[in-house]
Amino acid sequence: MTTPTPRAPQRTTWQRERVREALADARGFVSAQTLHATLREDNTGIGLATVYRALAGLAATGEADSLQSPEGENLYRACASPGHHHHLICRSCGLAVEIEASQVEVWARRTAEQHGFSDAQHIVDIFGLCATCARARSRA
Amino acid sequence: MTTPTPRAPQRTTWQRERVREALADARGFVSAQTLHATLREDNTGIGLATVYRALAGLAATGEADSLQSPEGENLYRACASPGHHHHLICRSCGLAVEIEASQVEVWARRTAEQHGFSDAQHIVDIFGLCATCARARSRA
DNA sequence: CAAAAGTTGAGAACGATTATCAGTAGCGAT
DNA sequence: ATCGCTACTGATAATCGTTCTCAACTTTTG
Repeated sequence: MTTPTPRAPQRTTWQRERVREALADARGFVSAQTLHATLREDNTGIGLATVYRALAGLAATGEADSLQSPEGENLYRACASPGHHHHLICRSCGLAVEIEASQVEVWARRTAEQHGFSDAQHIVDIFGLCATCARARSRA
Repeated sequence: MTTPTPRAPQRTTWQRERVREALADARGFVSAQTLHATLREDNTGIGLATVYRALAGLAATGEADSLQSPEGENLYRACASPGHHHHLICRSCGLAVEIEASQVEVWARRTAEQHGFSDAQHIVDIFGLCATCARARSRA
């Protein structure tokens, strides 16, 4: 139960730009593995480790959001709104909707205080099936 | 991005009882690895795989709650209240407080519906420093 | 242009979890 | 009490995501 400290990149490389682009092109949250596969299809010789490093860097600078899927994978997404927000994620296709949750923010802060907890941060995400995937699945 | 289906145990074994006890003795959330190490200290020859299976079983029957630590480990805890609830966890010592959040339940369900998502489940946990750990840390 | 240092990529290493499979032990029936 | 059917166990191998290693390679600076 320790919290690691990430590092931000210092030089500009085409690899990192490609990762940034690919992440922006993705509809929702994607895993490093998936992103790597996508980049490979465009016959770039980009390495898996580099994708991991690039994503960690983007997350460190706040250019991307990251979260853990229920299966334990780390998922990333280029985020539109810079502020604090949460996500509604399709567990089938990864589509993500950014959601505001001011009432949840208040609730989280208040709950932590009431129990004597300080330095509180919360993990609030909703996983479900988006309309498109639900339709596709019922057809199967 | 697939969702596995767990199974519930059918027979009573001393191994599962030991896991249940050890889990109950733990103050807060613990990992399978930690629990296994603890059980080994009491010179039981219990296997790691069995601990994993027992914890999965307890979680399947609702006797234990599980969540992912920010580091990606699966943590378990013997829960007092049987119903659906969330936790306020100390990121230093693992102490967990069970919290009710009916308003969050409603919010999650409503938000999912509004965006056309079905079969929604939410992940809501608050991590912070408990009073004891905060005090200990400020002294350092 | 050349040296200095951050980056890259292939593959090894790692840690948590799951699968394999022969041997063991619940538990209902006898 | 014992028998048999199977679920369960445990040592180990296998998986899977992620990080590390390190030589080769750029980018930046002088």
